[in-house]
Amino acid sequence: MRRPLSSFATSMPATAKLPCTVYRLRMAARRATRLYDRHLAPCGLGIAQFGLLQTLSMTGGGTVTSVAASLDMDRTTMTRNLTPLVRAGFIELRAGADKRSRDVSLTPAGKLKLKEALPLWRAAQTAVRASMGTGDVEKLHALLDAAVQRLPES
Amino acid sequence: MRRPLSSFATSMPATAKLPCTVYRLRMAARRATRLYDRHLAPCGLGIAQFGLLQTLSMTGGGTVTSVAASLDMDRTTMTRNLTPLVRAGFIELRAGADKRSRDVSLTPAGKLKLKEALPLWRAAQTAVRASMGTGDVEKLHALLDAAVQRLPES
DNA sequence: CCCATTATCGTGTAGTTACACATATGTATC
DNA sequence: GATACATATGTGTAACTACACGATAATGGG
Repeated sequence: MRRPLSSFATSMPATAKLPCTVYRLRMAARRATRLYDRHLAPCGLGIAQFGLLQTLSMTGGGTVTSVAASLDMDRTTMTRNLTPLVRAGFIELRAGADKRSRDVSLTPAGKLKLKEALPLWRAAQTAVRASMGTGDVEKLHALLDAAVQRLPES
Repeated sequence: MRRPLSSFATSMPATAKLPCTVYRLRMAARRATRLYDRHLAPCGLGIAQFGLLQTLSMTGGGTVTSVAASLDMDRTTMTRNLTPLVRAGFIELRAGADKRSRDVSLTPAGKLKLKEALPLWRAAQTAVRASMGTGDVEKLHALLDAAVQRLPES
């Protein structure tokens, strides 16, 4: 870059001024999402889709509401996120014992796609550790876990 | 909550198992966004909109690309985020000296709305500090700043 | 058993995010 | 000055996010 896009971008980053937590969380999430998405691009999944498949693989699935709760996500967001994965044949929705609920589970195609995506995800993980250092990554994880556990829902 | 939504949600949180940075960043960003959004609801702004108005207020504005860069956001995302704020009359787009570019700036109505939103935003800030503790909040900020600075763009 | 309450879910609406592509303007080379 | 390259922007598409609302099924008190 020969010429900076704007003077303050190099001389006075806005991040240094604002004490806003959500501002930083959202910016870092955008940056990390792009990084992981680009690593995952060859398998056709986004990081949100990969994370959902991985969650289902580890937990064995559950109802729409319970899976949403485990990801601290609105129930209706989960419904929308399931759509493209169901359409692609990676996730199956079956009526639960309770007729109100629907059980979410991985299909064989979904397990296969997850296996295909895992090396790409690991490469992204490695890139994160290489750029930030293992110690800082672990400190960051601990603080983010604390944030999710302690921040009130409203 | 009389009965947990799922057994693992209380006995074995998924967050404890996965070493995935983006998973935690996105989950914490969702949680914090809901918190700030609900605090800001009375003024009709979302936290992303508030953050954009605040950025423009501090920097005085700039071109679409330069503002997007300062928020580490895709340029086309900035275009989309401007739309509802321009429609509401809080932000103005004028042709720049360079006929290709468009200058983004706050309108008087935008400055007024920002002044109205500030106390609501401060209340959210206070809630974050009260639940996490000032020390952890500052450590988290430092690590998030480091992440944005050090994580490669791809 | 019936009715009120609670729980589970989907859809309408709207904003946030980014990639692929196209368009228009500015710059530099010949 | 014309042509090639670089820069600034918008739009189509698609996914992610969540609130308000409404439908359907289970539960509990009378």
